[in-house]
Order: sequence, then structure tokens, then C-alpha cells
Amino acid sequence: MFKQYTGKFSYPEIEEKILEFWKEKEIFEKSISTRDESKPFTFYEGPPTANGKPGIHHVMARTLKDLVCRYKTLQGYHVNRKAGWDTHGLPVEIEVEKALGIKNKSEIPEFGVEKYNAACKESVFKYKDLWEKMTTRMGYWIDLDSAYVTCTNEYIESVWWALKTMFDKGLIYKDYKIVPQCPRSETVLSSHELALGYKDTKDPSVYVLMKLKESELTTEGDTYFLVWTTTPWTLISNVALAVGPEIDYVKIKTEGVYIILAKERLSVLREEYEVVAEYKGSDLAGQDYDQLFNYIEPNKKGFYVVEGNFVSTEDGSGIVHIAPAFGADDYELSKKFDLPFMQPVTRGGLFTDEIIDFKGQFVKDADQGIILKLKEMGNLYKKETIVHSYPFSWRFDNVPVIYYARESWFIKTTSIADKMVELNKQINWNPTEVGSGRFGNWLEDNKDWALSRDRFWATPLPIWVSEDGDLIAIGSIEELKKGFIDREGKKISVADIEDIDLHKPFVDDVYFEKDGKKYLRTPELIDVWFDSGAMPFAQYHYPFENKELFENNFPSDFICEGIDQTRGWFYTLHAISTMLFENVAYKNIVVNELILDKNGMKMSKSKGNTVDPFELFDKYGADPTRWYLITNSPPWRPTLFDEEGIIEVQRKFFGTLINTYSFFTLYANIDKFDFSKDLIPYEYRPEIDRWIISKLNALVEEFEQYMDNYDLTKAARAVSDFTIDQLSNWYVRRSRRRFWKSEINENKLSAYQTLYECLITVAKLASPFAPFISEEIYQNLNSVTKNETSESVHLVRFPKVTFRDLELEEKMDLAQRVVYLTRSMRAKSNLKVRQPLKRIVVAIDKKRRDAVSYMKDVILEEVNIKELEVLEDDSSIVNKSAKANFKTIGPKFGKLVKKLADRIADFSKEEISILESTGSYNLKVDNEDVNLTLADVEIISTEIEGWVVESEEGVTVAIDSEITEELLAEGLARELVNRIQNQRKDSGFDVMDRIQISLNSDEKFTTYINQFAEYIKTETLADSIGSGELPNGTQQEFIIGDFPGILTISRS
RNA sequence: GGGCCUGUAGCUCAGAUGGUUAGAGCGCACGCCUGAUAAGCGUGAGGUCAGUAGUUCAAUUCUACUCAGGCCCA
Repeated sequence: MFKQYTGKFSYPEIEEKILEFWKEKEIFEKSISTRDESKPFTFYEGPPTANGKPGIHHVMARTLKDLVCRYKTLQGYHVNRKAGWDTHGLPVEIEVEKALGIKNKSEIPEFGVEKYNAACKESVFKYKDLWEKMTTRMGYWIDLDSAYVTCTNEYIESVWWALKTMFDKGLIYKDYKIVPQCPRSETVLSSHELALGYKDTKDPSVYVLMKLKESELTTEGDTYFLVWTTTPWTLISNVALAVGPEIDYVKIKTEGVYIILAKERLSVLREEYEVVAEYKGSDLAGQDYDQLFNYIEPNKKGFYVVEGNFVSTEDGSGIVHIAPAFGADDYELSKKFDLPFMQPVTRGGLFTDEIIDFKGQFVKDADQGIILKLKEMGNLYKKETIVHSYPFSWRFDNVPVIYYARESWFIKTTSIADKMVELNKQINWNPTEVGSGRFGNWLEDNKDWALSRDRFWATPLPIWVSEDGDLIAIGSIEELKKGFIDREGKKISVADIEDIDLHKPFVDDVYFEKDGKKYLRTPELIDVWFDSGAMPFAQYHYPFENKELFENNFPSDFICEGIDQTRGWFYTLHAISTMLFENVAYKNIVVNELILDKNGMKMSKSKGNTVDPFELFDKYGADPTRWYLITNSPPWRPTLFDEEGIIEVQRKFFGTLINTYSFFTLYANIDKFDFSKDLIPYEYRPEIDRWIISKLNALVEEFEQYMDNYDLTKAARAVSDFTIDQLSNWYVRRSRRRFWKSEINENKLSAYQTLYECLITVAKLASPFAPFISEEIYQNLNSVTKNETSESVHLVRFPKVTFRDLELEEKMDLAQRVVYLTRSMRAKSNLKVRQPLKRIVVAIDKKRRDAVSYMKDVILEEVNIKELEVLEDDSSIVNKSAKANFKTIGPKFGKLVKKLADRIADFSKEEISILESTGSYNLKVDNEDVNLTLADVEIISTEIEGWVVESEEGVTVAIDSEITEELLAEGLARELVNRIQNQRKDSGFDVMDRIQISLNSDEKFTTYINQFAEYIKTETLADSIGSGELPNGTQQEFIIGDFPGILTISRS
């Protein structure tokens, strides 16, 4: 017996049961072990940080990853799926600091770095259970047991190997980097933290005059550059001025002096002025000016004008003051022009002693004093206050963030930028625009990777420095063992220590001795992005172990993550692979966008619009949730999440699929169909069976193309459309009768075999997307037939295309069109389908005429009409009209198109018939000869004289609505059958029960009915129709047409 | 400020290598069907294809700009 569903179909219950089945039978393991290792499909899992709760967007990404891997498995690939956890980094530290009540970075050494890092490690796994639970529950198949973890010694060792390799290639160097930092805690802020702290604040807006040195620009008299800043304290460190090379500047005369500023910024001047000269920015470059403050003696040449393409004329004066220690653009320019570097400010934001007037003052507090000083010096042109958005430390109220140059280690990615751009072209990006746009531009505009971080919980930078600045890099534990640690005044070899931990503080205590010099570790850690970018090899502890395994699995065939990873994981994978292996890290990539709430807002805890995946799974099941996420919109478009959508998916696709399955089992169980009989060759099956099999194979073809193209949304939609429109609404509906007819013959067997094949194939195609329900259907079907050798739908081979009949598909398509037209006409003229009608007439072009005749029986049965007539070509009663085919006449006739189209629309019957019979027609438009062929014109039959018609795409249908006595009788009989059937059901009779019918109505009605007594009996499984009393019968009154009556039925 | 994406019916989304009638589902109104039935089908209402300009015989589609939303980076 096939399993039947009575009552409610509980998705979560079934899914839980399937999960147990998978676990018990080790289906996931088998999905890998049954595949040939020599045909690998490599997938890399981007490691999530497990210290936050998983959300709906994780379900999205994981569904995508899962379904591609499952699909490739069906295709016979060996798909290793190793999970991974990202465990290092600032987000972890922040969580821990909160938990421990640490407010300031400097408190951490007091607290104890060892204890602190232990807390970090623990915190990372806080939500690991929840993550694993979600992963399992949603059916994401990934090997959690062998997951790589970035904070293990093995993993770090591989990362060290990579760093040393780069170091040896000369790719790692030390330089300054401008970072936003909280002066109170002396902590560098990540961009995320920075974003937390923006608020509107009042700042001085100061215009300063800087005097030009004598040159051809100063011939008229004293000349000044007008310079604008909102951070007066940085003026002390000014070393240059920047202008936009293409920007127009003017020299004006005002208040007895000459001032240079951007032409577009003249409005900032406080007095009347007179323009005396104009320059391009490039003309000003190189002009020297006087140093504004003389606290610091420059160590090289500065104080001249340089070109900077970041200069704008949106605000200020169009001349930007440059202080390399306090701005990223500034610093970059200073490198380019070899400008002096002045940093008279401590990390805590206090002026150093050399600034005698302001020493010890917090820079922001010194602003007012500096402005006063400028006024005294006569260099202050104008002072205002502005309100603008400026970042503050999120840790402390009212502590402004200071941009500050700090020493940092860099990787020279610019030296391999060209290679990265070139390799990027080999990657199949989905969607393509991310690869060429967002990612491509990022590569083109490559800057060296700022590698180091001044924190505690991350991979230590394995570089040791001697007193005189010599560097050595350590690339393995083996090498580390050559170092020493001093414990309790004794020098111990690292090789003698058992519990080596490649983290702080252990590695900080290790030192090396070489050529009489002592090397100490540089205190920095590395960017946690380096960890994840190293996963292709670090996950296998390469090159220390698994050499072959790594080589066979590099590069990966497929990765998939959110768009926010563009400059994160996508980049670090690419950069590291390019540097170490001169190869791409991934060949195909699917990028998914964010999931927004139904109003298009970003989901966040503070807005309370987040969605708990577990709730969805419990309410609707994982499959409907997965299906919804994939089919709703392509993954690379922002998805508006709406629970209603899941309900709809559940009802429409899954509901229909299960309904179709239930229909099959209802009759298959009655007839004990178990597929034990031989397969009937497709050629010998009835038309409708051949048709649906052909459509099914078309689906398989289409599906495979979409999937191979990573068009996952389209693939799933195709499965859904087939199931609902073709399989359920046409095939099953058309074939119902064949299933419930009692005798078992070849025809019925064919119906079973056909529907069975459709169901099991749909289950296979849907299985990557909806792994649970497809498994359920597969198991139900196969447990009876044992037709398939695979233990699970996820172990089968992808279906092969076995049978197509394109001609038949086209014919059925046409038949469907005629049927839909006819139904629509019935609806409009209020002619119920149960009332048989005499005749329909179809007018259609010659080519398709035979096809309609051929499909006659299907059409007639479906619309309950007795005859179908296809009008012949020369039929005088068909009116035709012509329409221009713009696609062909456009290129041919160009400007004539409009007039020609009007002319064609006005074609007479005669003109159309000439064109139809000879295949061409000559005419003149605007005195130009025009030769039309049949292809240039679309000819449509628009009406048939004396009939009501409906037409669509060249198919015109007319209906003969005359109802004869006999047709009326048949219609009444059908109505009666309908009532009897309903009553059977209401009375709780079984489908197979035979019944007796008693009918009491007027004589005329009985006469009509008696003409169709046999028909009624067959349809309703009745042994007799009479008018006598029926004991134990159920009764109902009815009105059919104009006839009232009483109907009684009882079981025979 | 820069880069990228998006804007089509009340809602969620298709679509068009540029071709004259822009589709589907949901929702709404009306009707139908039903031995798959807490389903299904049809009909109808509902659109300046965000706006402006350009290219073209022809633009919702291509180009430029503008506006709105989103993401990433400054």
C-alpha cells in the first residue's frame, strides 16, 4: 500500500521524521561515499562567527549552498562539504568586554590576556549549538564534525606558513595607516563601530589665510590661499595644500590683499571683491607658501601646493589643507609627494611638549586657543560654527573619534593587482555585475592590505624583530621550537614545552637568538579576514598535512555568500590565492543579497523586525521556507520577506504536489498497482501520457540548463509551474476518468506508470530545493514499487531525458488554447460546462489546421461539446484582418514602417487573399515600391459571420449554442450525476460502494433522465434507478434546471 | 563624496537581442467546476513600465541626467 494522508499534512512532523531517517541510515555520508572521488565538485564553506544568533538570511545563504551541492551530487559528483567556524576578531572581543565589564583596552593586560583570550574562545562557541541545530533542522548538509576552526594551532600554523611565504617574497612591510581611534581607550575602531557613533555636533568652521611665497602669482602684492577646515588643531601639522587639477580658481582683490580660492566658492567671501586672474588647479601646483605655525621644524621640503583628485567645491574654499598624520587622503598624498610628516599628538589625543602653547591639551579642546592664536597672527579670515555629523566613540559619551596615523603592517597587494584583475576574469560571477562592478572596481582600485591589528584575540603576526630592526618570520611550530622562553629566571627551549599555544600571551614570550642578536615578537595580531581567506589550505592544515587532499580541492568549484563579503571573504580568498598559488580560489560564485522585512527595511534587533528561523520551521516547515526564499526573487536581489509568501508556496506548490500524490495513491491502492508489470513503451501509451512524459522530459532539460547556469530561481520555478499547470491541472484532470474506471487494462496501467514517473521525477528535481518532502514522496512511492535502487532520493542519479515529442507538445498546446477560449466563451454566455453543446467552429491558419483536427477528441471531451469543425481556408464566412509584423518590416522599410503598417491594417479581403495564395504582394507607399511577403504580415481570423467568437494568437473559436431536446436531457443527466456523487460523498460512502437510486420528480424530468439511465448508473456505480422506497436511504431535495425533485440513495 | 544594485498592477515578482495589445500569483468583485475538494478554474476591475532629455521609422527596453530606496567603501 502507498502511504495515504488523512487529515492534516504536518510539514514539521514529516521533516523531523525524515531527519531521523537520514541520521539512522547515514544518508548524508552515503551521498558522499557513493560518489566517485575522481569526479570532485569542491565547495568551500565561508565560516560564520558563531557568537551571534543565526537569522533568516543565514537560512537563505545555506539553502543556496545546500541545493547546489545536492544537485551536483545527483549529477554524480563527489561533493565534500566541510563546515567551518570563524573564531577570531574584534566582534568576539567586544562581546567579551561587555560580558566582563571591561571599558578600556588598557584594562585587559591588568585583567590578564590569558584569561581574556580564554573567555573569547568560550564566547565564540556560545551559539554554536544553536547554529548546529538550525543547520540540521533546515536540512543543510555539511560535515559539522570535521569543521575547521580558525583558532586551533593547526589552523594558525597554516596561516603562519602563508604569512612567512609572503614575507619571504617581500610582500610584507611596515608603514603608517590612518585609523579612526577612540582617544580615551586608545582603541582603533572598526568601520562597524564607527558607524555606531555618528551624531550631529557643533564644530568650528574656520577660513585661514596662508601666504604665498614670492612668485609670478604675487606680482600685484601680498597674496594668500584661502583654506578651510573644521579641525583647526590639525593646522599645526599642516605640510601642504591640495587643489583639484581641473577645478577653476580665481585670484581676487579684497580688503587690500589678494586671495586665491575656487571660482565656485566665491560666495564664502565676507566683503566685496574684484576678480583679477583665473587659474586651473594644475597651474597652482608647486606654488610655495609660508608655514603657518612654526612649532616643528620640517625634516624635508613641504609647504607647497599639490594636486589631489579628492578636492571638491561642494564646501569650503576648494583648497584643502593637508596634515598627513590625521587624514587618509592626506597621508596618501604625502607618500606620493614625499611630504614631511608631523605628529605632535599622543595616542590619547594630547598635544606633545614641542607644541609649547598647547602641550598636554586634548586636541579638540585646543581648537579655541588655536583660533585665537590665528587671529593674533592675522591669518584668520573668517570663523563660523557648523553642525555636521561626526563620529564619536560608542564606548564613551562625548569622546570624539580622532583620525590618527599609527604604525601598521601591510601586505603589498598592489604588486599583484594586475594578476588579480586578470584572474578575476576566469571567475563565473552570479550575478555578473558584482564581479565586473563592485568586485572588479575594488580590484582596479587596489590598495595595500593593512594587515595588523593592535588587539588580543586573533592570529599573532609571526614576525620577530631584533634590537637593530632585523626581521625574521616564523612559518611553523617546528621553527617556533627553536625559540626560548624565560620562566622563573630560567631560559627554556620552546621545544621542551608541551602546551604550546599559538596565541597571545604565549607567543609574546618567545624570543630567538641569532648571530648574537635577540629577536622579540612584534606585538601585533593580524586582520581576522586573513584567517578566513586562508581557509582553502588552512582547513586541511596544508602544507603540514593533507597535501594531496588540498591539491585535489583547489580551487573550489563553488562558493556562495552575501554581498557584504565582497571586500571581505571574496577578496581575501582571491588575494591570498593569487599571492600564494597564482590561481583563483573559486570558479563559480553565487552572491546573495540581504533579506529585508516586508516594508523593505533592514532587519535589526532594535527595530524588532527580525525573523526567527526556528519559528518558521515549526510553523510551516523548512521546505516551504526554503522554497519560498529561492523562488520569491533571484537571490542576488534584495528579498522582501513576507510570511504570507511562505503560506502561498505551501498551498500552491507543495499542496498541489501532495494532492497529486494523494490522487495517485487513492486509486493505485484500490487497484494494487505496484509497478510489477513491465513498463509500457512510451510509443504505445495513449496520447495524453506521451504528452506529459514529453513535457516532463522538457522540464528535466530546462531544469538542468538553469541549474548548470546557476539560475536557481528559474529552475525551481520551472518545477513548480510544471507540477501545477501541466501535471495537476491538465494531465490529472484530463485523466481522472481513466483512474476511476473499474476495469484494469493496458490503458489504466499506462496511466499509473505515467503518473508514477512524473511524481518520482518531480521529487528528484525538487530534492535539492525541498529535501524533505521530496524524500517523503520518493520513499512512499519506492517503498511499494522498489523500482529505484537508491536508498534515498538524495542518492539517485539525475534523470536522463528519455522521450520527447515536440510535435505533440505543440499540438497539445494548441488544444489547450482552444479549450481555454471555449471555456471563456461558456462563462461569458452563461453556458455551464455540464450542459453539452452541439458544435464549435475553429478558424485557424493552414499550418495548424491539422493539429486542431488531430486534437479534436481531447478538446471536445474537455469542453463537453459534440462536434468540432475546422474551417477551411476558402471559407467565405471568415473575416480576416492583417497586421504588420514590425520585426521583419522594420529593418526592410525603415521610415516607411508607420505608413506601411497603417496600410496593412486597412487591407481588403481581396488583398489578403492575394497575399495568402501567392505568398507575396506588391504595393506603393509614398511612391515607393514595396514587396511584402507572407512573413511580413500576420493574418488573423477575427470573426465568423453570424457567430459569437473569441480569439487569441490567430486561433478563433465560435460556439454553436443551440440546445436540442437530446442535449438538454444529457445536461440534466449530468447535473443529476453531480448531485448523486455529492450525496454519495456526504453520506460517507466509499469510492467503491455500489448503490441504488430512487428519484421522485415530475414525469417530464423522469423521461429526460431515463434516456440516460445507463450512463447515470455507470457513472455513479448504481445497480438501479427507480422511484420506490429505499430503506436506510439518504434523501435530498433538488432543483435541476426548472425541475424540483427528491433524490434517495442507499448502499446496495 | 565614490562604486554597485533596484524602481513594472494595491502587494510579491516575471518579461522584452528595441517592434505597436506589458504578463503571472496574491488580494478585490462576479461566476464556474468538483469521486484530487479546507483544493481548482474562468471573467472583470486595476499600469503615465519612477521622472526628464537624447538616439531611432519605433524606447517600458539603449544612452545621459534627475529623483527615491538599498548595499559596500570613504
